[in-house]
Amino acid sequence: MVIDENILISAGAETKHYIPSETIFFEGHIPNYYQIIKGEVKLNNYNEEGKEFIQNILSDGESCGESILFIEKLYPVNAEAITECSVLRLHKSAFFNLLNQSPELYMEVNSFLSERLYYKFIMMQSLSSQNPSIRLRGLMDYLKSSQKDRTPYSFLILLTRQQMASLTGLCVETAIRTIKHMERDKIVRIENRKILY
DNA sequence: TCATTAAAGTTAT
DNA sequence: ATAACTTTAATGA
Repeated sequence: MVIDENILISAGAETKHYIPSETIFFEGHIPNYYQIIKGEVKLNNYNEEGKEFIQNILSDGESCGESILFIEKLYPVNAEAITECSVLRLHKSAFFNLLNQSPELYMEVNSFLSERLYYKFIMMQSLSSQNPSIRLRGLMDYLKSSQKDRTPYSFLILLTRQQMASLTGLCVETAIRTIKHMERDKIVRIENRKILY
């Protein structure tokens, strides 16, 4: 968890509920601090043709939309609920009041920002490759890096193929074909549609 | 080779 | 039942 929920609430945060596919904030809007109590949220963009690119998927205890609070810019992404969600929202000014009172909280937020930045660096490397297998492996390597067990097939990918495609800028069909190919190459194992890496 | 389109099978709600 | 996801195949850039 980035910041203790009770601290956020006493600082004036409101709890908001969202249903799947409901938007939490839009690209171009003024940022606030959001922290997910429960549920999954994706940060995304839609290109000119309407194809979705998912920037990130966040869940319980993680913050969304904090990335640009420290500069005077508008959101470069949308935040959309994937599952049913409870989210705490704290206005930017209240958020900074809170941080000014506590160096510990400042560090928590910095640490979370670093983690997000790390994800971006890792993903950027693999996404710069034309090869879909390298892109998907970059994603899976990052996901698995949060787990201790490094043995093959020990990590269950909890993303749909659709989501994996949207996170790597591929079309679903290519993602599916590539994952099938990775199965033949013993890079992943597939058990009743679940991907083990 | 990958994206796109279409069509059909499968799973979840 | 209906929508969302998965899969295969054909076609074109």
